[in-house]
Amino acid sequence: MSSFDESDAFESASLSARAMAARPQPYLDGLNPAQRAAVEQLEGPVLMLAGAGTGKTRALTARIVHLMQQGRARPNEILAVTFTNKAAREMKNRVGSMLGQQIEGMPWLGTFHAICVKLLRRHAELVGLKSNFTILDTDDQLRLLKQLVAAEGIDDKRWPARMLSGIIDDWKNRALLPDKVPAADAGAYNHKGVEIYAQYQQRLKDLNACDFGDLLLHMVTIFQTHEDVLAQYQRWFRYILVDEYQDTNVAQYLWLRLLAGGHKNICCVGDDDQSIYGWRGAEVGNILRFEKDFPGAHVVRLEQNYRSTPHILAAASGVIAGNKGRLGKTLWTEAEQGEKVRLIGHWDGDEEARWVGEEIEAMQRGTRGLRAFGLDSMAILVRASHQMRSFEDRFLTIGLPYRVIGGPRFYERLEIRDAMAYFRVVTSPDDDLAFERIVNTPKRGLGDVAQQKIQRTAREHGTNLVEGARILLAHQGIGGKGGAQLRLLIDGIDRWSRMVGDADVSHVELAEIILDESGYTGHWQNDKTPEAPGRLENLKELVKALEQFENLQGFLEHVSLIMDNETEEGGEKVSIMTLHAAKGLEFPAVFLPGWEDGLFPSQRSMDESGQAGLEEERRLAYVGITRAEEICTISFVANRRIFGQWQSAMPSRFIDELPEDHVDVLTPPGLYGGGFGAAMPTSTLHEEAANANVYNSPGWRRLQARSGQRGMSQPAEAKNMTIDMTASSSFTMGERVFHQKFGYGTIQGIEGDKLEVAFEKAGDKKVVAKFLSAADDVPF
DNA sequence: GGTATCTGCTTTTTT
DNA sequence: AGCAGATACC
Repeated sequence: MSSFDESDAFESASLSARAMAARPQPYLDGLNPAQRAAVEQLEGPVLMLAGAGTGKTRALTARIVHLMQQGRARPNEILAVTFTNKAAREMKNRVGSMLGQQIEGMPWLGTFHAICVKLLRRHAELVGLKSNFTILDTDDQLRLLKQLVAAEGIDDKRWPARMLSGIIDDWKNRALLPDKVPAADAGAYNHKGVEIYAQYQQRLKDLNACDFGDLLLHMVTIFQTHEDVLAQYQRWFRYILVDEYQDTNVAQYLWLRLLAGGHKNICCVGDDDQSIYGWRGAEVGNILRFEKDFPGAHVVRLEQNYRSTPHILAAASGVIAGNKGRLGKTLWTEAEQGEKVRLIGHWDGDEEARWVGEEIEAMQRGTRGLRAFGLDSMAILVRASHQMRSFEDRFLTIGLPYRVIGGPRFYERLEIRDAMAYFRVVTSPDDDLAFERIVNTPKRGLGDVAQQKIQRTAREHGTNLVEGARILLAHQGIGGKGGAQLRLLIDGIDRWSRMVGDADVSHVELAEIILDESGYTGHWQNDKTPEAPGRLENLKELVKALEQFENLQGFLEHVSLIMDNETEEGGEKVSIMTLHAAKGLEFPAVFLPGWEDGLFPSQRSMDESGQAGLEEERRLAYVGITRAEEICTISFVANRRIFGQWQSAMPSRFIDELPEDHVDVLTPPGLYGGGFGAAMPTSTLHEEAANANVYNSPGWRRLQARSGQRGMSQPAEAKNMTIDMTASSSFTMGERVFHQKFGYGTIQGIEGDKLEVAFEKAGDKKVVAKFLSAADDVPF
């Protein structure tokens, strides 16, 4: 067998492993040559450059199976890292089914964070933690920072703790401990950033806790400072696989490089063109630099696409070609040409939503020679979540079933966090943040003053808050109603803590007892607000979820790491999600609305990160288009309301980058023939102005040229209605003006482009200049 | 301690 | 516009 040519392979392999290796290899069947190469090149560094839809998960799982069947490594000697739990789960399942049996466990297949927790629990003492440390969520993290910021006497207004939390996250992503923060960052957070960062790390240690960033950072630190520990794992993990390598940050990169440092058997899979998480610390540079980092690396390109039609691929390739510094891939497919990418412009967001709704219904029935698409096979991918609203509104009114993917998660809800804080207090007494959260929830008459007393006592005695409260009570340091309530709470915590190890009380029962006796359930039962029933429902669900775990601790760990909320229920639905959430997914029909400059590419992204920002947006466009299997429909609008203000919009520059030969321009129903007067009965003056803009934009003119006869030519009337937007702020005091809604009025005051107008019917209003026109210009 | 009002902000999000 | 967080007020 040709794949056995690495000579060292069998020296250490057992007889049984060799027997395994002699078995047939059905998992290799059906792999294309590139995939096969990526699977069979087991030794040394391998970079699998896997374009969208090229079967990388398949190759990755085949590689894992191959490693085992070749006897190169036992399942527990393979380190396979993903970013999300979903990806880890999928890989586990696929390895299992490829193997034709449930593997006796791949304990080291998981997310970076899950694997690091496992490692860190074993070596916690090396970074000053106990192995039962708690993992703080962003909520706790922020509260802790707020305390530190307040203690420094910093004006939280000018320097929000949130900002600092972002800065610290960033440092941690870059694997920078407080003493390693570069001088260039010394000015961060009003020159106090580094100092508070150091305090924060100290507080975490005191609390026997760490945040998400620490999970990786601590392991990197341990590996860097304890050669023996590192060597142990370098030997243990005989092969390393990494998914979505383009999304790794510096800390993750260092972690991998350290672990792979011995044998260099590391296989990284990724696609530089799909790097869309730069804003949270991902370094595309990691994947671009791979061959330098690992000299002699085998680079395998997966370029045969099994997902999309040639037109869709060509459109995606055309757009991404605008980026510089790519590793470069050329996707191809054997699929039929199929439909061109469809492009359509609309008047405004509501109309776009209306059209998409109708189109979805039409496609569901099967239309214009296209096959019928089920709702599950269609998705709307937006740049920003606020775009979802108009679609949801519209779909609700027409009764089109939809599901939003990615919104707020179950475990992030208030009541769930409260309940979990109770569990945490009971299972880890040092978890002060959890105690702070529940001490006065439900209300126990323990306000700021009482809580500060507890804090002070705890600090004086160098202990945790529960203990502090106990001491305070013993010394009658707190009286009245609050004191009595605190007594009850502390007694409760003691009682519940004892039950944790009690074999007669299951952890599910215990959870119910805690929520009941603490008065937390009652608190929501007494609450008359409309959301109270839902919250009680969620609490029930939480308790039910507990059944699947051995104990409370196991559950808490699961929750802190696994924040997903996969509640798939009820029938066929159209999916609505952000482009980011869509990565890794695919749909037969995809709608990509909102392709307007400023929205997509996002203005903020370009302002903050310049060319790099634009390129990341472009990759996002690439990700969006490549989600589509058969039909991809891009749309943009002439007018969009942003932050409550109407703005005229220009078609996205990415539209200009779509290769013409692969694009079909559709005619929006409202714009065909007739004039604006007929088509747009509700149009207002500013909208006409905006419209004139769009019709003069390069994007629109090109559309016009392309669409030929089906024309979206600019109606003659529109030209005459063009209003000079720059001149619109040149109103003068006392001038008579017209506003579509408020009617006629007189200018009373001018502040930049905001004008104060006394309307004859509507009274005094502040209005943005572009909503106004000189009274005698009004064309009606 | 609970509510009512005001202010300011507003991309993307996993673990 | 719509929301969250903070402040003001009862």
